[in-house]
Amino acid sequence: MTTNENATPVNFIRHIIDNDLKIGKNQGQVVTRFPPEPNGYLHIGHAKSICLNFGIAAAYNGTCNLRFDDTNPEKESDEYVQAIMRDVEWLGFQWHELRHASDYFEQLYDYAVQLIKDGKAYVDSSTPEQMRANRGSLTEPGKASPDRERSIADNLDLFTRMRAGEFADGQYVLRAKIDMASPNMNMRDPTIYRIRRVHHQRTGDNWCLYPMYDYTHCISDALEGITHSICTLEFEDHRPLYDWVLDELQTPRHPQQIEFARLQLEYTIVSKRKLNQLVMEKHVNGWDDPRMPTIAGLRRAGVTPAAIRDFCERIGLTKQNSWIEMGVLEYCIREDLNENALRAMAVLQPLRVVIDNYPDDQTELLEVSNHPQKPELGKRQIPFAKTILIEQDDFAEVPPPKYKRLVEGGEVRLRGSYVIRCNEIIKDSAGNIIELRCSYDPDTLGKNPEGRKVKGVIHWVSEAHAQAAEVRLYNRLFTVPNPDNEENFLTVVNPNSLEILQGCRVEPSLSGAAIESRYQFERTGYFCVDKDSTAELMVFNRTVTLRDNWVKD
RNA sequence: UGGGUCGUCGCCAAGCGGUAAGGCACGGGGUUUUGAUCUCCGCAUACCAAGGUUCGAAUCCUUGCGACCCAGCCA
Repeated sequence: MTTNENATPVNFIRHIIDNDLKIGKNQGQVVTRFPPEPNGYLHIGHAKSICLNFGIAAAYNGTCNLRFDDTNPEKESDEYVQAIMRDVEWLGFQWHELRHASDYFEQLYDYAVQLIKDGKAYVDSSTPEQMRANRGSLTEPGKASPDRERSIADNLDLFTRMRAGEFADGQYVLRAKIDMASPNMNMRDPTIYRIRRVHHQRTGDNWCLYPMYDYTHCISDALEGITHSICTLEFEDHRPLYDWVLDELQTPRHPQQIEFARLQLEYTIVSKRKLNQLVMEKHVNGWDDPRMPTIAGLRRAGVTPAAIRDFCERIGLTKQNSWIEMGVLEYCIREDLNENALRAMAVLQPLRVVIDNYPDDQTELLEVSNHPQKPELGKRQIPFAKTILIEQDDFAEVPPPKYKRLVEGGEVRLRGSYVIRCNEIIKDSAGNIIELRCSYDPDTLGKNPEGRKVKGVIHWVSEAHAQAAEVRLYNRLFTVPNPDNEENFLTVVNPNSLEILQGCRVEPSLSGAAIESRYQFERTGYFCVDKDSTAELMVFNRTVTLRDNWVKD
């Protein structure tokens, strides 16, 4: 059944929520949250979660919080907090409330005390090695720590002193007392507090013990009144713990954790460690390098928020591990840009063309449309003169089969301008083609020549009027679909992932275009003005090529 | 060999007992002053496999097979 009521497609989470609403669960409320850890930049995989959580909230008239899971100060920083907020907003979402798990440290501590008083948690002096040894294995039950039966009074005393800073880092931990024989490893008395004298980006040095994720996340959700706590598949095994904590604590709310399969995109990696390595070892130029799968990288490449949102919708939402082909993302980018990017002409690898029968000092301003299908986007004027530049690829001394561009003795249409004929090829002493001598047909401006058909159309710029530019062509960062499968992912970094073209010339209307503005360079692709641009030298990043159905033999 | 989860077209993905949606990719036709866009057509007798229940099964049952996740004082 299809309905047009909701813009977002059906999926299993919406089925769950629809049913919850039907049976009156959560008083009809839908409250979600996007809970990143501020220990790195957001990437395309996060975008899926962001679109999901904010999208669900919007679709059900609910709300979505942005909550930083900042329980491990060793890896987290305010720089990441700022970057994450910037990226979420750029993607087009507004959070209902901005929260931090650290906002709840005091309550979390109180809840821990309650757990101890209920005999559901104990202070353990086991070392990490002992704990590992006593945890058992996937097929063998674990063994109880000698501290497991410590008295409640002693646990309370020790925990209080842990907070007071009486013990060294790692000397004690607080553990939930659940079941050392559970087939679910997460239930074998998981650590819920550890002593760590690390400065926290928000709470400073107020704390020397920090709560663990499993303990913190569920309580944070409950405190915020989250109704549907959506996370990725690897947390499925943690759900019993999530529920255990909230059940034992009798929290006023008990959110439902729902897991979905995280995004896996061919030819990309999203491991924070590996992404960081690419940046640190200079395989890319920073976190916002257009080859990076980060939101910042996609943005700098010229990808639009709308394209990313569309992508996240198209790929679906299930519990199946799957790999999305790059083509899907590229399709979404092209679809949005085709609709919204203004057209322009840019010659990436120039070849001079002199039009012998065109007046020496004449310049004509030709009016061309900014978008072939959308006249409302207006027109602009482009100077045409005796000497122009065309793409080297658009001329062939020995044309391949079905070639429909310029050849010696042949004609071609200059986009938005006249039809020209190539009369002579000029070469340098090394035999390189350096110039074409052509003639134009004055009677072909805005109309087809009579008695003959010109099948090719090529783009051009006036040499004297063109704006100088550097164009950066980006290709996929890896040479294999799944770099994570490699023993060393660095061995499959694409050595040709970036091609820098110097000496490009773009039409003068592009001079001074704003950073991040996007254009379709006709016949070559979509490009975005890079922040490295200067008044003299503009810099463009290629977002994606145009589709090319021309099958060269 | 413990527990959790998942198997529908090359890649995603609907489907929830009534006889296989849709998208991407791919192939072909048309339009076009972008080899773009747009448009039309084609693209799973078949749903991991094998049994079974049923008038009827991708959907229910059984047994296999395959894949992914879990033994951090990470999230």
